[in-house]
Amino acid sequence: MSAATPPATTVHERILATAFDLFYRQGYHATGINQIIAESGVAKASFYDHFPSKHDLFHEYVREAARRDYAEIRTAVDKIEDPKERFFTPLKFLIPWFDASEFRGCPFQIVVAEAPVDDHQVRAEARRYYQRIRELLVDLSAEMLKVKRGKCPLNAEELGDVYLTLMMGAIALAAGYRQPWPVEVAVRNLEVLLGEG
Amino acid sequence: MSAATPPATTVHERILATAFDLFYRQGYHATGINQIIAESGVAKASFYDHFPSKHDLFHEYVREAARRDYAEIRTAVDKIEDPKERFFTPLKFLIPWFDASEFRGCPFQIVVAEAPVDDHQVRAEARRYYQRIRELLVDLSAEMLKVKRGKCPLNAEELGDVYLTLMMGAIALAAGYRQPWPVEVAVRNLEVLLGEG
DNA sequence: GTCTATAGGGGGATAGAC
DNA sequence: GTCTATCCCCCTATAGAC
Repeated sequence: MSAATPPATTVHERILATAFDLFYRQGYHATGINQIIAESGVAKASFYDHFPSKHDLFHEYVREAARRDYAEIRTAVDKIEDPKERFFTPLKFLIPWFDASEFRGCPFQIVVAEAPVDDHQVRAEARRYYQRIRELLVDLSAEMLKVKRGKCPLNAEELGDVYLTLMMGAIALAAGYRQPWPVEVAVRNLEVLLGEG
Repeated sequence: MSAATPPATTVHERILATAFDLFYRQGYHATGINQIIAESGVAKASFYDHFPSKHDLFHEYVREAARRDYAEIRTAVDKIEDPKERFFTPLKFLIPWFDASEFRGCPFQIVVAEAPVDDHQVRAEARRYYQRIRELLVDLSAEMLKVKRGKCPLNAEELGDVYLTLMMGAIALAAGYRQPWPVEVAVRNLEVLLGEG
């Protein structure tokens, strides 16, 4: 009977959801464990029952952020069929995201900026994150190059790398300027590379 | 006589130099005022004699970082005469910088990542920083387009914007991967845009 | 599971003696 | 200018009562 009426969200999930929001918006150091506890509506003892320390929660946040971010982009791409539209979806995706997050920027740029140099676990997770995005962009590039073959001097890997670099630059600049125009710059660059200039 | 033998560095300068190093390497929150005081070799009272608060010191760091960073790139560019070499100097400049800083990344990406959303002063300084770099890159782009006129579908402003986006993306990725290859990706992209692909 | 209390440490900042 | 002592607050984390 103990699990007869499971709550909509478990304690673990509620804490993680709150941490997800606060760590992203305020950063690791500026977010206290007390705030997480208060906003997730759990007791302090319950928190330490589920997470050995703040740092462990942070690592779980990092993994969750990587998973969720990738899934959102992937889902947005999978909804589209036209190769050209698919190709530009990850960049177009950034605009509403900026609006919703007040131009906070890429979670992993923030994590890398805050993480001490010796936190190899977090840095490894950041690399994995970038690597997954890169693979997606390389796949989309391969699709795109099939359609307009011969018109681009780059192969799929090279175009994917360029795409990743432009995308991360656009996010960093948009966060700095609090303006979305760097995304248009990236789009324009890719269009020129694809012979649509 | 009081200024007959001025010390090599004033108290103010020593504090700022230490803060410059620590705020960049460790970030704002992870750097305590006690560490700055200890490493700069001044007394706590002297510190608060020169800076009203940690936050004021941080703002001075931000201004100094913007000034110094720009000056270094500018100096490197001014040493070169050949337009093509000049054009790529800001990117080439990144490689030794990564080696010297253990891939710490762009100071203003770090500042923006850590600054609370309501610190308008810091955000404004970040925008000014990016803007100055952008102007330099637009100038270099104009020079470059004069040399190889007609071969690039972008004008100087557009090429400068692309350059800035690629540069910031390369820095963000290099910091994440702790590898310099994103710089080569940016170089390759620019070469293709300039018709050298 | 909840709540409160508190330990133990570090942070920023101030005051006083020299 | 230096040094040390100290205040006050918030942090992470633990313990105990319910």
